[in-house]
Amino acid sequence: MPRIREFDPAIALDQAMHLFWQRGYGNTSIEDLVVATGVSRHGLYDVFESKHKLFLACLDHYQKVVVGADFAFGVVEQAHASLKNIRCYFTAISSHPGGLGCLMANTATDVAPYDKRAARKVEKFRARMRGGFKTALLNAKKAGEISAHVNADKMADFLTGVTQGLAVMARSSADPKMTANVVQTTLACLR
Amino acid sequence: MPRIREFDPAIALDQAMHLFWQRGYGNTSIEDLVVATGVSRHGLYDVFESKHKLFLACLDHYQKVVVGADFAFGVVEQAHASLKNIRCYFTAISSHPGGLGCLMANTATDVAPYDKRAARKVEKFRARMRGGFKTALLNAKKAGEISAHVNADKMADFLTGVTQGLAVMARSSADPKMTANVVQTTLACLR
DNA sequence: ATTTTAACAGAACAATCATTCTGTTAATAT
DNA sequence: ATATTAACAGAATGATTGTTCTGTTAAAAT
Repeated sequence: MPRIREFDPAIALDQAMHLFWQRGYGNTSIEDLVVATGVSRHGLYDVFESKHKLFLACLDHYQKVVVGADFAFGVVEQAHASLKNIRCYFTAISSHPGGLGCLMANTATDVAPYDKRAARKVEKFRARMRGGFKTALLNAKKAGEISAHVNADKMADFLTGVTQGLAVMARSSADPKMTANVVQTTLACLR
Repeated sequence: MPRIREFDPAIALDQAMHLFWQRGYGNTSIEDLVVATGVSRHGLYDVFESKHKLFLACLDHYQKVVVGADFAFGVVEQAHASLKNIRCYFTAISSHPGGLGCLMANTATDVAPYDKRAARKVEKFRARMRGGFKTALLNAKKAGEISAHVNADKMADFLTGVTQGLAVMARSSADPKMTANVVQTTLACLR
């Protein structure tokens, strides 16, 4: 009986995510979201309840489609990933000059301090990265690609930290040469 | 003849800086600044012209009194600084659990993308760090504290990048053990 | 064809934002 | 003592915020 919905919530979520990624939570208004998604204010509230809940949903969506993508961190999370995959990942993230950085890193600095739920998602995101790196590092050790003396846990933490630094640099348009030097030096640590 | 000013602009600037550091530019209102500084709206506008100009002044002030402090990056910028100073710096910034992160790194992610003047200050800040690290690294090489094969430029870029990652971690309350691992692995790169 | 249901467009809402304006107060030069 | 100057406190302003409300429209079940 009811009138059928004219927009696809999944598409709207994806569009909202890109807007939050670009402008940040605080700098994105409902009006901006209405324009970007083509969905009425009421439609957004009907489906996502509030700006805040929509944002949290976007953080999850981001991790699913951006972080997990094969051209991003997904390459490190592939089964049997090893040193090659780690190198591939860092090469990929360092070749986006003038990019948007990482939505999770942006969230870490400007919403996590005031929002426990966002903070928890940031923390889980970091744990995910550490886990992915660790598995790949253990595989690399087994394959003899890196020294047996490398501590996979510590190195995974390190690589995760460097990634967040690179995200800050990408978002604030750091010199690509500097980014390249960070990546190169980081990868040299893995020998 | 005029009535004398009842507040010290230098003190108000310092208080405003701490507020921006804590809450970020967008989450800090004029009303918040009035309360924190004890200065009337009119007084703030009289001296600092606008919220935006006050913020830019705070970025400069931050670099002067926080970054340049002897217990912070100032230790790396001391004359004849070498490996010991670099280690001292990283040890210091990793021992502030639940901190505010770095105002310049926060600015890099949430205001630099929309504000050319802030972006330029972020870029100059990074150049400053790279310069400080480079000089200390060259001194360390001269003293034989690190290998002669270390490329001071690349290593300085790397250390600057890691510092920004640590800032993100500090602001979003990362596990102190993770922070310690990042620092430890970074310093191990200097052998 | 009629009723029912909910999504629609957009006006309305109260709160808050950065900024400006108004009238008052105090310190000095005369 | 009085006139002058500018800083004072806080109200006023217009714009924008997130959210809710109102009436209209369209799809499907009867």
